[in-house]
Amino acid sequence: MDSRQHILNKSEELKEDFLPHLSADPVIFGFDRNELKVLLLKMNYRQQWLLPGGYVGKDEDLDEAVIRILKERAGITNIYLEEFGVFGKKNRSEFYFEDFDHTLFHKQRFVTIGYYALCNPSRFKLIADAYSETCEWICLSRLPEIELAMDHREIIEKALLTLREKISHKPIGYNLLPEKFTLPELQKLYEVILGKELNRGNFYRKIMNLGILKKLDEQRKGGAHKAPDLYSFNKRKYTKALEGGLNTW
Amino acid sequence: MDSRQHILNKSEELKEDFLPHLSADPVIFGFDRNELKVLLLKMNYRQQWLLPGGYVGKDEDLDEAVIRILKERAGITNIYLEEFGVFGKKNRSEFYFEDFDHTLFHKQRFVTIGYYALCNPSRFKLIADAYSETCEWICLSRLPEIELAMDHREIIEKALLTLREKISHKPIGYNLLPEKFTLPELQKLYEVILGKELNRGNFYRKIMNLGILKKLDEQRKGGAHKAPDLYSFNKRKYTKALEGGLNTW
DNA sequence: TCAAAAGTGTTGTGGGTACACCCATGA
DNA sequence: TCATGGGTGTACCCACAACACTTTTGA
Repeated sequence: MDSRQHILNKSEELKEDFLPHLSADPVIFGFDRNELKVLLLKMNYRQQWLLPGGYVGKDEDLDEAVIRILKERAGITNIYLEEFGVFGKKNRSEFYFEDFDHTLFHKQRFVTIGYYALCNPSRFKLIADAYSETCEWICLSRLPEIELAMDHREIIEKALLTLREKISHKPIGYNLLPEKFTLPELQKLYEVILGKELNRGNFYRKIMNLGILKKLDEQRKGGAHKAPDLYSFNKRKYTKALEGGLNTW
Repeated sequence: MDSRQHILNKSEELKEDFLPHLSADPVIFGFDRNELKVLLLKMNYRQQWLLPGGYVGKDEDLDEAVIRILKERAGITNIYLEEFGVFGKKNRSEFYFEDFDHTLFHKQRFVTIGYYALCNPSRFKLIADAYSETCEWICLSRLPEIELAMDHREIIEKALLTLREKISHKPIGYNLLPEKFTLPELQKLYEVILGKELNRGNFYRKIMNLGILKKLDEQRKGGAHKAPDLYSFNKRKYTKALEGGLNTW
């Protein structure tokens, strides 16, 4: 079955079960090998990249919908999502399905709700859904060369801005890093999100003063040079720090 | 024509022109006589208070819709609105129109987009629409005693939180105060939004250092005691300060 | 003459930045 | 032995909080 036919078949089914005109688009950030990445799908139809978005069930809370969508379209589960913006221009998606007629569910006008989340890519084996040829972590640095559908580039940019705002006021890293990590890794994460370098000594002191790290009795062996110490987050204190203050990095 | 009949008559018309399942609710804050107020309507039907919300036209940007809604329902124009949250629980409005049948437009499930704005109440003569008995500025302090429809209390609370966040990082007052105002008035505004008292001397210095005020060659005559100096905002510098930094009040 | 408004001084604190030094250690 | 990582010291700056004092002036 070709991709066009698959979309057509789905259309009637979607009309049954989902609210018209309303969609949700999750922007999932991952951090791996010192790079910040976004989770994107490549649709069979049109061969463009897009966010793993979807529709809202007629009998489903909006927040539930995003969680379900992410599971169906990418195999990602158990992740904390936060709404960051609404995209409601009347023509934001009008050209995408232009070679279908207007009875197609997908072709309606959609107002979409943007959600963002952070996660550690290695936690998941990505599974693309039937619409998509592939589902991948794309480096932010590669985004400019990629063809993105509709206004999804704009959505990602706004999500990134929100992430920067957030990191300036609350600690980040719990969801983005593996269970055990080194201080240089954590610092790199902050640098990548903020887009600037930080002073090592000051970073060390600040993160230590937050008291959210637990030093482990192990080192990361194998690299050249001295083996760096491994840390993990102290969940309780981390959560407390989230409620509290604002920093300026 | 009674209020019930008016709603029934409107219903078919609404189905023609507006997107189903999607609404917008503006939370408009005003500041007057040292109190922070919210703009609310009292619906004829049910005699409960609610936000001056409305629906999104099939051929209208979401942002345009809120502006139109506010004009139609309260007579408020020329105001800067910002999205602050989405309310999408499946049962958030299910009981409100319970004595109508399910074909009523208003009775569908709605996901609503919250917008907030600041304005100076004296700028407008409020005009309630045909649904509403009255349209008024309600003091925040009076909210607890008032019966609010659906989840509108929750929406207002989230808007207020957003306003507090905002004032902590950017100057506020341009839209909330009259053209000319005194320093004590401005300070009171900050205190009311933040819910705590500020030191006068420090406030004076901080606001002066921001350089966003223009001292006028007049005083506010008439009160008891010394006549306070009048100020107005320096629009250019105010705008610049909005782009820039974060404070902590 | 009193109370509010305006303006200024002072002092301590805490955080952030910048830089510089120490030691440890794996290949 | 050298590059990296871990850890600490210090000096400067700035913003802010707290408090206090002065002067002006309208009713």
